[in-house]
Amino acid sequence: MTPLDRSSDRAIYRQIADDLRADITAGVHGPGDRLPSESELVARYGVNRRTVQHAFALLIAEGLVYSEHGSGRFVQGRPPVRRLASDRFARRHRRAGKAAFTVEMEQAGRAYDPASDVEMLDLRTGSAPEAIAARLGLSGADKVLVRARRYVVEGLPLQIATSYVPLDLAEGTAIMSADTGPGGIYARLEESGHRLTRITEDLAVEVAAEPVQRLLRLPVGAPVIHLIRTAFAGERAVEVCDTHLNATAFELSYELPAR
Amino acid sequence: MTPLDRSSDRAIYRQIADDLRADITAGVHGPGDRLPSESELVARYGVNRRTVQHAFALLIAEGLVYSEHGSGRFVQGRPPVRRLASDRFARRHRRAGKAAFTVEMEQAGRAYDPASDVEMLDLRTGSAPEAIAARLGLSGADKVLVRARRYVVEGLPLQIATSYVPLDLAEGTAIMSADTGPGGIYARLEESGHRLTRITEDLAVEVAAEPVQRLLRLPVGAPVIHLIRTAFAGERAVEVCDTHLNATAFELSYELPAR
DNA sequence: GAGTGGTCTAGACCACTCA
DNA sequence: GAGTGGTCTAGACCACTCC
Repeated sequence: MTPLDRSSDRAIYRQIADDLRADITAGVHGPGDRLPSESELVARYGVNRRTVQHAFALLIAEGLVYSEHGSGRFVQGRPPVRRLASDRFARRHRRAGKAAFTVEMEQAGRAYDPASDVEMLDLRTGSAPEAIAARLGLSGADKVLVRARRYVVEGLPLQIATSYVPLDLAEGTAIMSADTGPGGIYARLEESGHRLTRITEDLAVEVAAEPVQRLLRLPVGAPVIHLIRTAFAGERAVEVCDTHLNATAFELSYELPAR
Repeated sequence: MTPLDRSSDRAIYRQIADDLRADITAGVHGPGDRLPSESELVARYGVNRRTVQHAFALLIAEGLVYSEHGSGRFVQGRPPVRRLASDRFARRHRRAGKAAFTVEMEQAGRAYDPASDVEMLDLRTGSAPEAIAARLGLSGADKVLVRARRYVVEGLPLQIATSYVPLDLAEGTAIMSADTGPGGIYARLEESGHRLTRITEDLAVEVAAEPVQRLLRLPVGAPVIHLIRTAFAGERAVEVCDTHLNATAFELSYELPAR
């Protein structure tokens, strides 16, 4: 512990935050460890409780600490990184009966079972939001199948994914069912003769807003990756998937043309 | 304005934040607008000043508001989105004498001049950090050229990019100079016979830490995109670029193989 | 029940901005 | 100099957790 410098330009609460941050990054307090309580720090530094709270507020905003009412404050461990590789939509995976996310989790050595770890949030026919309809080359009035799911891996909600499939492509296939079968939506589309030729992903980082923040169990201000994937069969967009990912839980890899 | 519900489970400061947030999203207060002062809100809601501050702290953490000491609190306008397209490293751009970032900014219609908007932060020969050296297939002892630059577009710092080039590839070329010439590093590498075959990008989202937070002029807790690009000529990695982007200022597009 | 964090009030002094 | 936000203290009541 560094003694406070009351004559410093740096605010007391920042000095306390600096002290705690240093201890965290130095490993004095590891991920999941309980940090000193407010009253302990009040005694240690000889400051008001609100000043200690202010220091913690800073560390929480930085994503280093989280708070549990009645229990204490703890070092935020980064969720283990899930790598999304650029070949995750390779046909061989679909042929092997595996959906892209399943492939990723297996490669990462995660305990993941699509049957129990994917919750259906919404499954209906309806219209698509304008931005999605535009990507599908549809008007807002055209009907699509809407499938919203939440993926929870090892107790951690990782992503909310909403797929939109033009109704004429989904009807009469397992895409309409809760369980789309081996290889997922893309496998079913290819079985129906819509061979995928191209997949694009547009991604942006946002600060989580309700209800995504709640569904991913994120703290206020936490970033999410908003990823919109469009799958093409020839010139036709056959599916759009609108996904929100727990940003700090993923690493994404892509390959770019150099030619 | 919604009157406060003192008997509600929802904290007073949250109710005030909800009220302000609703006004912001409804456009009552547009980007850059000054929000009501603390004393005004104290009078309006009949609460303590600290409670108003608590409400603002929430909106600031959410990235909706920023504060200027002595002046007021203002609606945070999202920086205009810069789209990074998947073909930005196409050879035709280099042939046309344009670096990838230049291409992007032109396509976005931004006023951007590489001669004045790129600041050199570091230019030296030395060793690369371990993670970078590994990507280059080098040992930590091997010498590389290090080029760190900050890109400021229309007054907004957008990215900090540090390139690492094995010294044997950089020596004797303009890559060693502050100005790498038309088409940038990649154009010079190709002129030396190192025809680029493949470019990979690995990206992760992080909460900005010093000094990146300062260099990008970001508020506490703001997300950055940490992007590591590796350029290959045949099997050899000829450059690694380690970049931090202002996360909310960019939208990235990629194309994925479906086959 | 003891300890923890969550919220709210009252009041104070300060630093900064803008006219 | 008036108004703004930044910081700090003192004290209070409450809700939650864990034993």
